[in-house]
Amino acid sequence: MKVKFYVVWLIMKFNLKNTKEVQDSIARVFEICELNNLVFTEIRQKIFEIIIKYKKPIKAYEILDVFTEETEKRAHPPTIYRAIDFLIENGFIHKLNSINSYVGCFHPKVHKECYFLICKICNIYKECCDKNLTENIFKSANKRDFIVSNTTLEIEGHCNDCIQK
Amino acid sequence: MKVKFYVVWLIMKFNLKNTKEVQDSIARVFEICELNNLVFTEIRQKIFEIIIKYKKPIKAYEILDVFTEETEKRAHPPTIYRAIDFLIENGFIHKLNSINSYVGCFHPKVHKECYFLICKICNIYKECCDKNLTENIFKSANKRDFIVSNTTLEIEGHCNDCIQK
DNA sequence: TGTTGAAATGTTATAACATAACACTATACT
DNA sequence: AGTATAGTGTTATGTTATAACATTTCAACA
Repeated sequence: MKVKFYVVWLIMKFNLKNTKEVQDSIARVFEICELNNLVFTEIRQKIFEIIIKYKKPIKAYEILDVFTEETEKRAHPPTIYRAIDFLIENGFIHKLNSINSYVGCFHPKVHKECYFLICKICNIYKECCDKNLTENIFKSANKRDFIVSNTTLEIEGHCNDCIQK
Repeated sequence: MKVKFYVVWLIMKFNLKNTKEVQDSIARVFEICELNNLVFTEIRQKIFEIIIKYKKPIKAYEILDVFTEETEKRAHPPTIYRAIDFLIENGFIHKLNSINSYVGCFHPKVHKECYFLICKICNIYKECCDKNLTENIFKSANKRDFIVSNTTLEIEGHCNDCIQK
């Protein structure tokens, strides 16, 4: 049962967790795809699951590793990047440009913009919506005669848990 | 005079401009280095100039091309990246993570945080400070028990000039 | 004035991140 | 069944960035 051991190791290594929150997210994505006639293929599901179960921002080649091991198929980068494109396009995941990593979205299609708190110590991130702040950003840009199409707001620092320690 | 022609072509290609604003920026950086005992070597000067004269976000390997041509020395990536590190560390340039490009800072050391408007059509960027907005970001993060160390706010969209057209 | 130590630079190689291009397959719609 | 489209497999390569170690520069000091 070498394979099973390896999968257990991967789950530990990559800290995959199948919480209620995760299950809900997956269910919600299924629904949204249903409603919008989006094809949520096995590959896309698998990759979404890997991203959402991992509690930290995950890198494309880490996804590739997990995917290859868990499905026992040799996957290549384009497979991962194509799925990532699909997931970003439809708002199911986000890319954190400042660290070349991807994170699952816990409220897809609910919000237009969100921002991210990334802890430099534990690497855990938080996805946040602040309507007020979003409005502020838009106003500030509009004041400068600029029409916003999309924004990236990533905040690095230290989370409460890490400060306590 | 093949070399000269090539330099002219590069200047056109890379849209280098030596405006008063640019000269002032360079002078200011000299001053700041003087005051802070920073070694503003020839390489660092040259690379800062290339970035600041270029009116758009410039990529590391574009800097490398210009540098190699203008100085007629074979430069390698680490030369560029080391200078970039120095310049970012001291607030003379910024990196736009969303497009892997670098931009000169027109008011180094004056501000703590700034944000960027990037036009998707003409690629020109604007560096903006909005004290109110910055405070808002800090407040929003603090409300979530998060201590901010640095922020990235990049706004893509369309600038006024491009909308008019 | 020679020594030495730290910072800067040169050079080679390679790591890390991402996409182009083309062949093949599955599906869904006439 | 035919065919068009979206999705996937595969190879190769493009793009962005850094590791590691050798060499040079230059200021501080004995």
